Amino acid sequence: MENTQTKTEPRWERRKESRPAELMEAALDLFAEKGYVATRLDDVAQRAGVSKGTLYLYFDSKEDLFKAVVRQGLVPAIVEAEKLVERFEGSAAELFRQLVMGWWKVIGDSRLSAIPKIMISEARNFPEIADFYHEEVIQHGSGMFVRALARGVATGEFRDVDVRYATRVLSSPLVMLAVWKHSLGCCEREQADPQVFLETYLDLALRGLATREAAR
Amino acid sequence: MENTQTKTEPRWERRKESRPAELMEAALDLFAEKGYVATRLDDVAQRAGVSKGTLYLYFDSKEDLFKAVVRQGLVPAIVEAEKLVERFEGSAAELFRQLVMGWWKVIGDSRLSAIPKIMISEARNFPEIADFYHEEVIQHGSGMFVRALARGVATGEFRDVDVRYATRVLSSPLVMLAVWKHSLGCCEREQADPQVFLETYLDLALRGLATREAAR
Amino acid sequence: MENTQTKTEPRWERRKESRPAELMEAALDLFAEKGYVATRLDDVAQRAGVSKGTLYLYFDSKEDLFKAVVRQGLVPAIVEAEKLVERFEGSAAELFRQLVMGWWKVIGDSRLSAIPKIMISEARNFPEIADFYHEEVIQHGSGMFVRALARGVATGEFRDVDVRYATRVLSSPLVMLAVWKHSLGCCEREQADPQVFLETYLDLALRGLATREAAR
Amino acid sequence: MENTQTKTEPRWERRKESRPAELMEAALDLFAEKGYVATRLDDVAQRAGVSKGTLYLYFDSKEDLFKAVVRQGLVPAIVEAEKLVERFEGSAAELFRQLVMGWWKVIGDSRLSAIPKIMISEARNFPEIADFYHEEVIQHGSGMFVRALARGVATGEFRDVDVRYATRVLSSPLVMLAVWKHSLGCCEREQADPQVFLETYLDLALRGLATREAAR
DNA sequence: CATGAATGAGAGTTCATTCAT
DNA sequence: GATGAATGAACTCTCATTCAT
Repeated sequence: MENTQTKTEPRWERRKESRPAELMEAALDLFAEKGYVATRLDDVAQRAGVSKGTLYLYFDSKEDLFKAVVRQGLVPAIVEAEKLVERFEGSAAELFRQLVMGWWKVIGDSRLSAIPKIMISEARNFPEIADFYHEEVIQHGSGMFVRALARGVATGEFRDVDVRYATRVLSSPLVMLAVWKHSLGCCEREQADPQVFLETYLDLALRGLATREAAR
Repeated sequence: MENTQTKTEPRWERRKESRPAELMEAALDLFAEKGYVATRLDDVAQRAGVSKGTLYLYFDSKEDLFKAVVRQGLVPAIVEAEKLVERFEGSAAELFRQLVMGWWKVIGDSRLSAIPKIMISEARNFPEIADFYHEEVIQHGSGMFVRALARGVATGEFRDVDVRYATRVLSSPLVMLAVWKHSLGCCEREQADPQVFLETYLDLALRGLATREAAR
Repeated sequence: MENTQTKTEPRWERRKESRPAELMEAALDLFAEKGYVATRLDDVAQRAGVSKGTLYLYFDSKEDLFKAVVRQGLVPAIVEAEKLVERFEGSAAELFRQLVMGWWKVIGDSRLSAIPKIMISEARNFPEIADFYHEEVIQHGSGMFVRALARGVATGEFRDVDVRYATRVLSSPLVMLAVWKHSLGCCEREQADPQVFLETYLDLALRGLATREAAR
Repeated sequence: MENTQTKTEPRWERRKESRPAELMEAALDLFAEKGYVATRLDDVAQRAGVSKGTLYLYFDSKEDLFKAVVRQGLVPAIVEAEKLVERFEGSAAELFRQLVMGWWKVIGDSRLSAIPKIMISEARNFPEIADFYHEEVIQHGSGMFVRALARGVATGEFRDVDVRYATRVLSSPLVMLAVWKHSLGCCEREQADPQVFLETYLDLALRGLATREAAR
């Protein structure tokens, strides 16, 4: 009703009518906190400020909602990231650092960080979504990592490691940093400081990767 | 149909001693695969080869079963590990390697590897168990890590890193290796080889930690 | 089968207002007949013409339903009765007779008569409700009896009996008349005529209470 | 095993082997307290000091146990009472008083008082037992009452009341006294004194019955 | 005889989904 | 479009009953 003449507004701006996005946000929070099965659609609807029936106007089923949350959560961020990597001109170490810090800013430090936790918890129950996630998120994400490492190896900055396995190893602390926040991190007395974690990580990773000559 | 002529097919057996362990194993598998809420006690019982009612002879409730699985899963392994660390005499790097490989053999490569995945998925729903897990498993586990790193720093093998944060960073790939196996790892075309993963990890970690002098 | 050509047979109706009362009536009947534990919520729902789930829209649990049935059953009648007693002006014998006959009309002869039977059967299992019933129903009910008798003693119509114990004795036949109807009375060949019972009761009670002078 | 040579012991004396009686006593207590459905055979067996399986050596089913409890509870007492009434020689008032006080001593003041409460609660669920109870207990019991009243009417001690209805009315306080003890009586602050109750009852009943001449 | 581990039907409760309003 | 009352399948948990020991 309101804003009927402003259909030219950018899509990413949340208008009053954009129920789906609000529902997906609510669902993201609850899926992350309780897991898929324990999340009640009643609660999702309530958190989004609508009735349960309304939810079904936008999503066919609970599973459909879940898929939408995962699907639309990280893919845009990944796409953006890939563009940046593509264009980057600088040392491999600098690219690595940028990737890590960019990831933290856009995903790790936002509510999107819940998605990896959700996927890890629910992958076995939703193989189809897991496949999708694997192809659209993990492969693209680790692809960037792989290319960054390969560039370093090519330039002689990094040792000649197996970049696929190095990617698996080196992406783990990042994923864990995000996942932890939404699970066991809650019950820690002294919460870790992400900045210190990331600096420690970069220090260890870059030293671990560096050729002797490259070591400062 | 089969064995119709033999009366040696009792409807059930009396196995008071072994039942709890059998039930806990079945539950461990299912909790890891489906998560706590999506696991049906019917299925746990069936997998253990008993009826649903039998489960309640040994566990008060589903939650009680869950607690037992977590509680009795890793604690014994942790205790053993701490003894070994205590007695170890050798270089910090060697201790580190032993810790990692020992962890892999006893936990990572066994069904116990499911427990970290379960805890990460369910921590928010079971704060009490999360607390227990944090104190009995995580603190002890990272404690060993911390001491191994501190020893290396003290001897000059390792750089003077913040051992607490280094532990967080360096334990992540190990946890991820275990967790991955029970979630998204299932849908990967080419499964990672754990041995290669661990070697890559050790290589990166030890180089990342090493002082310049210690670098070979 | 029937009405196949009319679309006017909705699977359910929307009757938020009247549901609770309908459910409580159904529950009253079944609790009285079978007792609390043996009453299945399926049956309550079916008797009220709704599904089992609907019941939970209005009552939190079986116990909650039970409490509601007892709570809202007699209290309004008691309140009404107390007003009448308050205003009554006439002989004590007449008040007594009015109380008895009023009780019969409003409670004894209606479905509310089931509540005393339910309470007698379930008091031990629901101490909380028993306390409530005792305070809200029994104390008020016997309070009226006590005042009626005390008035008679004061005016010299009745002998100087211990009004508390006389109340216990004299209320028993009334309670039994109600209780009987819902239990053993069902299997009697010749059911007692309540009117004759009540006349006999009033005759015996009033003669038992009367002073010699008051005796006609 | 022990006492094998003393098979001439009177049957009513509880020997170590007389499991059934012990089980029935335990069941009587629990049925009275919780009702039939809420009583678990586990608890009955435990209270009798045997295992659950043992119970099934003596009773075919829960219902069978229930029947046995009711059947063998009051019938012997009734039979005894009828003999006494038969032989009694004295005034009707005195017979009435003896009946009431005898009933109190043998039934009202013993654990047998639980049976009326049980029957009132469960009559509708066990019509067969209710029939039995009606014929064997109620008819015989009220028969004695009727005869006592009729004798008083015949001798002119009592007014010419309808003895059947008078029996219904006058037996109610006695039944209620027993039933109350096992239900709502539990939550009364000031428990009634049975002796005072019975004296009040006898006073009211005998005055209510008395002819003017007979009144002292 | 006695035991108690094992069974499985059945009850209370939850919640994704539907649909009259 | 939006609502929320109503549904019913599915799950946890109980307990009378059975039967190997």
